Amino acid sequence: MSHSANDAAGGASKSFAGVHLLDVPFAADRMYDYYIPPDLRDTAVPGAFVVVPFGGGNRRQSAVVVELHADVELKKAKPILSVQTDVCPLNAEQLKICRYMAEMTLCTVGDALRAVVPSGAAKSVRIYRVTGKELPFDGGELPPGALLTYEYIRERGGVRDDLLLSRFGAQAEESLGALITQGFIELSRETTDSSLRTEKVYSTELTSDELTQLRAGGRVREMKRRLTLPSQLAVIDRLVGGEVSERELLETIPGLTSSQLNTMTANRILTLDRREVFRDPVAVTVTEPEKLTPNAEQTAALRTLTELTRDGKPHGALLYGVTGSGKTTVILGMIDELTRRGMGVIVLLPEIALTPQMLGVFCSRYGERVAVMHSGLSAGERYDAYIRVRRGLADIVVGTRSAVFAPVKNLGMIVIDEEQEHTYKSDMTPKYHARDIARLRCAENSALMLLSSATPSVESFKKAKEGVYTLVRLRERYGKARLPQVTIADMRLEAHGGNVSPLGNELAQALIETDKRDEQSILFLNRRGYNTFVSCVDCGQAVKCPSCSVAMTYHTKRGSYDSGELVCHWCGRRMRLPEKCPSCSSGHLSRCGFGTQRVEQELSTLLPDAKIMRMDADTTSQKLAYDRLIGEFRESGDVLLGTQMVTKGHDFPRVTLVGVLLADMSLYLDDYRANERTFALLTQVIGRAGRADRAGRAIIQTNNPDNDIIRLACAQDYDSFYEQEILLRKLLTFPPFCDIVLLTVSHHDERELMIAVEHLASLLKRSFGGEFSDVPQITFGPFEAPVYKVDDRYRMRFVIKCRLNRRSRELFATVLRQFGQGFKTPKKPQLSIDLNPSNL
DNA sequence: AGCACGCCGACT
DNA sequence: GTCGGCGTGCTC
Repeated sequence: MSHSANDAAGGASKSFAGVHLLDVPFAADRMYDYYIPPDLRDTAVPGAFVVVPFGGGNRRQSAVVVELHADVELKKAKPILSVQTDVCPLNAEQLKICRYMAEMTLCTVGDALRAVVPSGAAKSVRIYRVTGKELPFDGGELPPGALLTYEYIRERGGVRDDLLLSRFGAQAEESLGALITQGFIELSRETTDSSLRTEKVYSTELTSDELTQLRAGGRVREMKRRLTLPSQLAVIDRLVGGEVSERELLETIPGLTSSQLNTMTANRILTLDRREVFRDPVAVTVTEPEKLTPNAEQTAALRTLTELTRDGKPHGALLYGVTGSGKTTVILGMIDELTRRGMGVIVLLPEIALTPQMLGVFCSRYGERVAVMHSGLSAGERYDAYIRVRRGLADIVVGTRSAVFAPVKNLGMIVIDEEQEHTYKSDMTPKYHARDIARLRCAENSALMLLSSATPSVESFKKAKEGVYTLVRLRERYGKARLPQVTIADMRLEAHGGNVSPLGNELAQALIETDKRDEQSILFLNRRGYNTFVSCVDCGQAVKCPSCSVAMTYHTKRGSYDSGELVCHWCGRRMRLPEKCPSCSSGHLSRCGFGTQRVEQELSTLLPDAKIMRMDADTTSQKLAYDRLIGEFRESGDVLLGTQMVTKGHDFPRVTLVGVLLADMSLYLDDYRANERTFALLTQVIGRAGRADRAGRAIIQTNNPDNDIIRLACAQDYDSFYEQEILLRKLLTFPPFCDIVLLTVSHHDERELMIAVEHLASLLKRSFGGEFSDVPQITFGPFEAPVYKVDDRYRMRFVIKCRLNRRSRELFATVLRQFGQGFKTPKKPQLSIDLNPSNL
């Protein structure tokens, strides 16, 4: 066995490939070694997509080559069948990201791959092929119609499942089933490249001299007749300067029809080609980019950050500055600097901040060099953006979480704006955190990871304080922008005064006055209100779990609203609804939570002539609706009532009042990050009021006016908040002092679920007590998920506090594999493991 | 996930 | 004696 270019080149002959299959369950996702036939040695390189025989039946499976080996212990290596040369192979970095992600998030390499490359680039499809076994003339024991289906497949060699279904309808199912079981047809999964959209482009070899001849009524080349139509002459005039698309020709030249172009092409005056066309989702008018005029502080920040990009080593930095201190100016300055040096940049924004205005900032400044990537794109648009980046046509990527995978050439920096946002953690498989991917990529490329926030996550700020990240502070607010005057309204007084409206007197009064002055108001309501907690009307405290310091959740029992109990979603502790407040012994405990409709109704009574607009998750499902709402509010709205999304991104010059309906709500989330979230949310929403010259006002309604978090947020004092919070985290052992692992088992049958939970519990016990007894951990559970039944599936969970490292991940990987093997019933329970979940 | 292998009961 | 149920375990 010695042959091919490899040998000739003198290097060791690598005739085996380690591959990962694209469609295997977690338990079977290992590296498998295959023999590379000599004729595939040039193409079966790491990153290439191949088709391999797998399993006893040698099913054709798609796989990606991850390594080459000179020798393999097993002599039984099967050969690679083919290399999918039409699929764009992964580059070394993408491959590394896939393997890293598979290890770090406990997913298969195939799952990781589907996150890293857009589905258009490598899509898995089912393909039916003939096996070679001869079909008897009489058709054998096959259902009617199966012969037709067979012939259809045989003629084409292989047919995709969707095609067969559309061609033969439901009947295909039966036919295929019989054909497969009798061995005439086989099913395989393969990856295909989505066809690129192309457009017609015309060019001409005629010179301007020849054009002059034509204009004069002459003939050139092998033309049979003269060109008489002015539009045809105009076409040649355009094409002398280079190729132009058909669409553009038809649009710009009056009187031109496609048949004219056809004739000219037939006469060999024009040549027709196809060129890939890139669909650009955001049609942004490129205007003159605003000139950056950084102030002294921003200039210093730019200098510090630029230093970090000059030593050829990876760095992390935290750009920390209050709202309005010009973080964007610094970010743009860094992009200018790095792109000038020929480097590429990725800017990640939370979904909510990815508005046309924000995109406009980038597109108007950098034009064609920007690629936008977010979940709202169609598969085609996503793929186009990907290809533009991959080919180096775009070197600035702006997008949400998944944009962190953009294959930017010569990567110099990844920016994560609003770094603390939980949307950077994916909650679907693969459950990765964009920050982790960014860290890996920056390490690989010696690039700068720039986190930016007015209210950094506790984890990141800790790292910055410890010197892991370079801390860059912006303290000044630019212009005359000042903090609004903040009032904390004590809702307990309202309650005692008999006011049951979610709008307190002070806020109601302010709303009326603001409306009179023809200024605008924003009301913020945290939608997480449906998590019913129990709080004391007198002291404002919510009932918390004694061992977790997290609000306990009120669970109703079998439909009866009153006979419920309190449950801690962290340690599983249950208790009866106390009769007296645990902290002040008052007897006035009440369950909290009111809906948005209720508030809207109250508002319309309060301000009958005002234009009240509601904005929540439903309204933003379509991007356009969101923009329309924003635009409409800016133009003619009076009150904007909404969730998170009203807190970000937009400057409304006429907004002078911001109201927070119940600041406590997010404070008593059953999540250890409740404080952090509340602080960030309040800080942001307060920053919305009066950013222009006008004096702003913010009214924070709460049952808990003495609460530290609320007070610190009103004072915009992050540093004090951090000092307080980090102590609490340490005391109670929460991140960043440990990692959290969430295991969720689900089943549509409640009884089966309990069996599965038992099984998982014993697996965990066996692992922690035996093979993995060296892994320190505390396991809580099993207990019901906060929303026990979702989509007709019941869910139970375990929460484990531990330290994530290679060893502990190995433990969870083992548990995941073994759990899957423990069940062979068709309706298996599902186990999902989320390492450091973004929320509970 | 598929798929073969293999060990038991029901049938010719 | 043989067919076929599905429990068990492997897949380069």
